[in-house]
Amino acid sequence: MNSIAVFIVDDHKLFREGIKFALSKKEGFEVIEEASNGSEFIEKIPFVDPDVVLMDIDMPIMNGFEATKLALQQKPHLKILVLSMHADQGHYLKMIELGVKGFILKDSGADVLTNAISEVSKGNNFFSQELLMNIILKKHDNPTGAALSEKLKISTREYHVLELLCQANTNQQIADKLFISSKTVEGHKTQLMLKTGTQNSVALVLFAIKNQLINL
Amino acid sequence: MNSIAVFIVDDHKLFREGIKFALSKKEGFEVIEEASNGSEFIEKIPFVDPDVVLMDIDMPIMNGFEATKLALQQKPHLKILVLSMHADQGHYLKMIELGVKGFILKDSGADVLTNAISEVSKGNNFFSQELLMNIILKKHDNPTGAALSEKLKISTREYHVLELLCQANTNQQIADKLFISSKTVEGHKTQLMLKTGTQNSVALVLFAIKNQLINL
DNA sequence: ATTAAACTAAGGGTATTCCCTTGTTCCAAA
DNA sequence: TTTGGAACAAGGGAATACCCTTAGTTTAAT
Repeated sequence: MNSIAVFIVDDHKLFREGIKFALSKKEGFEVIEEASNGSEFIEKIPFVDPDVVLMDIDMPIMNGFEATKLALQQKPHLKILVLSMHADQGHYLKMIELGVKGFILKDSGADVLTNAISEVSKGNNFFSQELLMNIILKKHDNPTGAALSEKLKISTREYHVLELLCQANTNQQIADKLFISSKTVEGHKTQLMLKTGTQNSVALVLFAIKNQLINL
Repeated sequence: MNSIAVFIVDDHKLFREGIKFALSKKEGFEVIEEASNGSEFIEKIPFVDPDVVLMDIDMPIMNGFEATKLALQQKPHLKILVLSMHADQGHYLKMIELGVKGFILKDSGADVLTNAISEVSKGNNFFSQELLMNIILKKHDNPTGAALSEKLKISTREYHVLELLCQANTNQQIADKLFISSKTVEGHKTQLMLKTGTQNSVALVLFAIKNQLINL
């Protein structure tokens, strides 16, 4: 069986050396090319055919996100494994949407690294569960979100109004469904807009969706 | 070493039997109690001390979400492993936030099941990577969405209007940003509402979000 | 029993949205 | 080349939403 051809993209030479060393200790991996930033990677990628690309995110000149986007336009089937740090959580979602095959933490051990490369080269995904959890939960423990969910006390009636609003009902339609005056509905909406700091129905609905106050 | 004590909560007797059978084939698992819905589970849980609870979501009388919430109020350290189907993706996030220790697909094999139970009993999480990915990408395979994107031809200008609307801009604000009259913005919105079959801005925004026409 | 908060409702003024109609421009099919 | 169909633009008028104030009732907590 052939070795897995790896292309390393990272701006830290020492890190690249470390990976090469780790891979050389195991059978079946071969680093066929390196680049120290996204731009260099884009220049080189047309001329090589790696099985897996190890891609750093935070790099000078061109970052991993841009490089990934450009590379996948040229070679949509490129298997890109992102090397991430806890710090760049903000980029994960975008990278997943671009179509990277996985990401692992930079402080992972050699076993995780080789395992991830193997899986990705086989066509599987390899996403650190820890990271996926962070992405999901982070959406909610964000300073605004957490603070809001405690401070933001929405009354039962307000919630029902909000719910119906999020089903695109007009004030009058909401009033009819709750058997109250449309003026009362307006009152509740005004309260909701005050509490959420929004100015109109659309903003209120968007707030409700983003903060998962209602179920779409 | 003691067996892992399992409490099964599922409304389908056959499914419970299947799990019991699968666990009996392996060493180290013992089903100590069962319940056929959330309410029954809540009644029984004060009197038993399972290592892991296998919890279905969709059940009569009281669903898995409510049951989990109530149970964790009483016993916050309860290790709950959710048995989920592809269908109930909407509940995953809420369940994670409640503090369940993992979830696996109901059509998983016996190996996955026992592995998950073992991990959870040890205090680890066990979340199906596939499911986490689905949550993140929200790729609930909406047949409407796919079909619509072909029929629904939204012009460049309309798209920009829609985009700004989905950022809660008023017609006038959109007009200012696109250097056109607010009347023109209204015109584009009217077209959009025609094309999407919606009646007002809120409905239009909801349509755009549900059909992923825009990025939130 | 008193207070505070939520729920209800109304009036009235202003702003915005919605709907219908009228144009112009541009592009592609006949 | 004309012609039909979109995309684009904008006007007037009606409907709706928004904002402010006031105020009675209900409910929960002190």
